[in-house]
Amino acid sequence: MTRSPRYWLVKSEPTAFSIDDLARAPRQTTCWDGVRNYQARNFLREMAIGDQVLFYHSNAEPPAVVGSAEVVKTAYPDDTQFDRRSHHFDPASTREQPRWDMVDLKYKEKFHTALPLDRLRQEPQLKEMVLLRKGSRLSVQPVTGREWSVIMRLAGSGKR
DNA sequence: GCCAACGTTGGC
DNA sequence: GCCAACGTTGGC
Repeated sequence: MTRSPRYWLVKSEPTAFSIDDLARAPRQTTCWDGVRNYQARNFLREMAIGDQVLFYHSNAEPPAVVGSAEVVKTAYPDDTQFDRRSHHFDPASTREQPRWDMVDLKYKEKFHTALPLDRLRQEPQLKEMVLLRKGSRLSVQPVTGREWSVIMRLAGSGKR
């Protein structure tokens, strides 16, 4: 028995990895590495194959939800934590007891029109969104089914 | 277990 | 570049 998909949002700085990078990646798939926050990691661990993911550009002009992706592999150890040369190296992590996980995400779509933060803030139905909460910095966060539908409608997803 | 100091995130 | 908000570290 498979459960119905859940919804999530991940943040990325487009100068580091953008929605276009994902679209151009081999098999349009990437491992989502580098998450180094426990709450965000725990959400990664909750993800199941088929879950739907909003792709958000942070530190961008403007910051915006720009498209969507899908979970194609559930949590497994993030190998950058073992790599001394990586910015994401964690000396406290061991192969036996890895601290940090990643998932694989596959490109679904780039929105015809990106949805900037200030546009999202105008939607009464989105006012509880984790993304829009004051001081919210979580780079992996849950999205409700209702929030997902509102955003898909605003994005004109599936239409031309 | 408290909390000051420090580091990071990310909008502006 | 600024800085508010938040998370982590480490002395006590």
